[in-house]
Amino acid sequence: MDREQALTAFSALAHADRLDLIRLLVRQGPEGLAAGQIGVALGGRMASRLSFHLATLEAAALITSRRVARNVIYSVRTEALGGLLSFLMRDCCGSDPQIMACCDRSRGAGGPSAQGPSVQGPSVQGDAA
Amino acid sequence: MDREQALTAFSALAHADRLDLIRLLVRQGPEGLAAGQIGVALGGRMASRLSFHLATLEAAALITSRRVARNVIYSVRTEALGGLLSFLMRDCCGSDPQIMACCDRSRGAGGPSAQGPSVQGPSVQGDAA
DNA sequence: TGGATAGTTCAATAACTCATGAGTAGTTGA
DNA sequence: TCAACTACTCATGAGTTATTGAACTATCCA
Repeated sequence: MDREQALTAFSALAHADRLDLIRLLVRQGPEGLAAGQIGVALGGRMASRLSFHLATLEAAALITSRRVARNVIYSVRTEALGGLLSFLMRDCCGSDPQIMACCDRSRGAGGPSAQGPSVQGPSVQGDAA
Repeated sequence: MDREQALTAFSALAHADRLDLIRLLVRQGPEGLAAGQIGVALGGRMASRLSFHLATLEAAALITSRRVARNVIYSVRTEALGGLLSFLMRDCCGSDPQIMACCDRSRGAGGPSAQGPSVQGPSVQGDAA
């Protein structure tokens, strides 16, 4: 990940709705979640607004989409998130030992947090799913 | 680091000038660098503009400042950067094994990059430094 | 006290981001 | 083909952020 990509990614993450989207999609894994399901999971935010934020995240290459019948399924691009983390560690923080120590302390301590909107499963509604 | 702080931090990092500032200040370590020196290192960006971006980073708690004689010395807050990294890993990415694997691959591979503006040392000009 | 140096604050303007609601496009089944 | 469903695109307006240059504050030294 280069600087421009990282800037776009940081910009994409700098919004509460989009951060919620990423957290939700990370939990869903590679199966992803349909746009409509995402809307339900995030508490019925207006569809066009959701679409706007999803498009922003996709433009930043943090998520990807595929059409399945009537639904558009969004899923997180793990390599992009990993790339952003490594950019932050290496290019931005210079692998500074103190910074690494700070973030190492949190590795494994807690695991996935249960905050934020929750969704049962990636079951996609619709006729042809 | 909570969600609000992380959002502010992402927002602060989502600008080329500010990313350059962070990278520069990380390299300088705890000694930090005077505002004027930062301006020189970053290629003579207008002082008020630099001051604006430094204030934004300080408001996001990513850097800190102290006055030394005529100079204002800025330095990075390593615990804030570490906290942001761990937020991204744990709260945002849910410590997802795939994402962790992506960023682990880059640990130690390369070390501090030599990109970006370079500065010799943290020597502060002025009379009383 | 006054000049020089270091840096910030302010006002004006430009540029960008976001929320909203209407309209549009793709897919499916009757 | 038509209606229903799912989701996106577009235009608009409000709000926020960034840039610039001038003015201002703080500090130091003669």
